[in-house]
Amino acid sequence: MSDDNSSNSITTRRKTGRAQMADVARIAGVSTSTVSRTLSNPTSVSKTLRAQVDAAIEQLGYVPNVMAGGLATSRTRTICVIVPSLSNSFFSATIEAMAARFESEGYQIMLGNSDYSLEREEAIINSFLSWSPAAIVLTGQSHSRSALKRLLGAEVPIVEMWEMGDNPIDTLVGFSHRAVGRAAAQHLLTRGKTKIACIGAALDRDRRAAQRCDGFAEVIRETTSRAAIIAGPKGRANIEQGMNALEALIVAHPDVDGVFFSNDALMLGGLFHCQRQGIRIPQDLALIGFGDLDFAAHSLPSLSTIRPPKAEIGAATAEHLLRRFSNEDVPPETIDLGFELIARGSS
Amino acid sequence: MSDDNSSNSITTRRKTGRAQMADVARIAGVSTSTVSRTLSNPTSVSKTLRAQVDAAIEQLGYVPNVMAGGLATSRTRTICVIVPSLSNSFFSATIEAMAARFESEGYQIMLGNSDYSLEREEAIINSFLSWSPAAIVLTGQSHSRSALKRLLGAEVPIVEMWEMGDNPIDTLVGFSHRAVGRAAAQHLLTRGKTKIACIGAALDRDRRAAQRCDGFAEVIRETTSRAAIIAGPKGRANIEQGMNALEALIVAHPDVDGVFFSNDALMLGGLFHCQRQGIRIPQDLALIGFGDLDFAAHSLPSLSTIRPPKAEIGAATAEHLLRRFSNEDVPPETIDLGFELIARGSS
DNA sequence: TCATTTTTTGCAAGCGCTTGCATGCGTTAC
DNA sequence: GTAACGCATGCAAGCGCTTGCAAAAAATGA
Repeated sequence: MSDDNSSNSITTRRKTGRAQMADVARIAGVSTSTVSRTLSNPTSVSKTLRAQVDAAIEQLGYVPNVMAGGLATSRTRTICVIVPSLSNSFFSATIEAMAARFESEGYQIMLGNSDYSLEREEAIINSFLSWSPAAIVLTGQSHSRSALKRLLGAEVPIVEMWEMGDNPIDTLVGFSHRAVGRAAAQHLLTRGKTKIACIGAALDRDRRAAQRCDGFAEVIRETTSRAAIIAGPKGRANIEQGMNALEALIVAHPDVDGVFFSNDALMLGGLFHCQRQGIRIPQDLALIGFGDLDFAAHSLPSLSTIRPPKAEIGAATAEHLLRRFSNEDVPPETIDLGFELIARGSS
Repeated sequence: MSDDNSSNSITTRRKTGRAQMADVARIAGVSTSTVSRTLSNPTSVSKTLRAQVDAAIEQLGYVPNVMAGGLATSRTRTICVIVPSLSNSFFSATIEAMAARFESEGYQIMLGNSDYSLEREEAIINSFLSWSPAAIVLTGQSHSRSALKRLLGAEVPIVEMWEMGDNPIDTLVGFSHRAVGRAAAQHLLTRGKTKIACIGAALDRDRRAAQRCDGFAEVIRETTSRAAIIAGPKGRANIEQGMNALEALIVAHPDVDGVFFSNDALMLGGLFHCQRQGIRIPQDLALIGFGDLDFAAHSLPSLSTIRPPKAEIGAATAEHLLRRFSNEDVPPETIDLGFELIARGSS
């Protein structure tokens, strides 16, 4: 009855009360290596033993200790994701889609919030690396020098998402924000609007919003050979900013007849401002935004916007990484998911 | 020159290219135990050595391997958080506040998304436990039987947030949704509205929304001794649902003169419906919601609502846990953060 | 000055898994 | 019948850190 299985006796160091692999092994009457193999590569174990092991696992409610496994293999089923903001529904939709796909495959998401700062991003990357993640997912293509160095040194798949530019670190999943801005400008021009402007927010911090405004300005330059009117208030892209920015814009340029907002929240602020001032949409002023947030389809008038592939980015990222995990020689990819201009009542 | 320090020679098992504690120790001319102590409890190491160690760490850019540390101690600086939805801005605000506080103290957040399902929650809890988290943060007070058992078995601080009821597992941070519903009903009554109704969504899945509606119904019962009109469409609490639900409500009860929406998004849908139908707010119909989402303050008319302590919940949770981590005998707490009724133009 | 107490430090044994290598056994080929 | 080969299994050596214990060093007291 008494065996000398030390892992079974109470030692001072034994910390977790949970069942461990050795317990499973004992009950199944096999060695821990067999249990380990049953878990990681079932076909390498004979049917008989596999059944015994599965039964023992079931009986004990055994859950492997991630730390021990991670230490032994230097890799875990953790995906580290860094976004610039969580309260921005763009990224939460992406994360939600990504998490849904990953969780069903047994991967966990570890989340970091860079708050639109490259230094914060670097710090987060550093601490993430010590988790031996299966992959690292970043938002955007700009990173600090030393973050880049660390990233390149770590032999981990890396996905940059929500952008579409040159020289990705590894894999890139997103769309061109410049093209979004161009499309918005062209749309307003097609609608016969000629004095059009662009309103963005925090353009110094939100590189992608800035790219959208750049694209917009490009078209203006090409078609009118004049500089575009770009308003870029400092604060966050929210409704209040949109109201104030539009008000200021109209004061400065009373003849403006079309506005591209770099974000739907700003546009909603613009809509509220127009409602208050009795500005008719789209006759007096056409509006188009970016994001296709929930309200855009239902407001009065409904709001034209450009829909980014929020969830699709998450899904494609997960899909790519899963393929990569299961097959060594999947190469890095650059996936342009495009966007969709949705013309509605406001333009 | 040649030493037999095996951790320095290339072994077949050596997996990570990163500097490890032994490297730091060698450069600082101390043992790994000293390095470990400098990291976890600096005052227990003499000033001289501490300086040497710090210099070596700096020089190598050493970042400890979380797996190894976690395996040795059975605890990590990971906070596992489970929310029912990420795209719901309530929870993202909470998480953002929590993450901000935790990250500055070197804790990471691991995120799970239960999608309002107790089974999903249970599965996530199971896999989280194998990470030896420093704490587990759950949304709400209802959990599956076996999840509860696991939770109680794990000797880990647990916070349930966003609710305020009896028998918390450990610590509870939130507010009473029933009281929210009561406040909303009373507010509408005070405004002279007598035929008031409540619109919620997915009440079968979203227990907290159901509690708000219950509170509302309670007041109706107490004051009119009639049953309350509660509309509870199946789908998610979004704008479209709000539009449709209000439309249906008015068809069924043409004399309704006040509505409490269990969520501001629903209310915005209601507002859009009224705008389309020319229903005057608040004269014909008073509106009040829950959430104080961004648009409520700025729409036309501005929307009355009840502001939940979104960010405060995250901050208080982090604060409580940090106190607990640094001091063994901090007892579980029940923190009621209350809410604020914000009367605006719509009521 | 020497004995005693109090700090600092290092040694080495884990933490719970994975995996290269060796072993044992059933097959197939000769 | 024996040799050669596969395949399934077990053994045991790590993975990189923490920490109890003991030794060494420093501080204190007599």
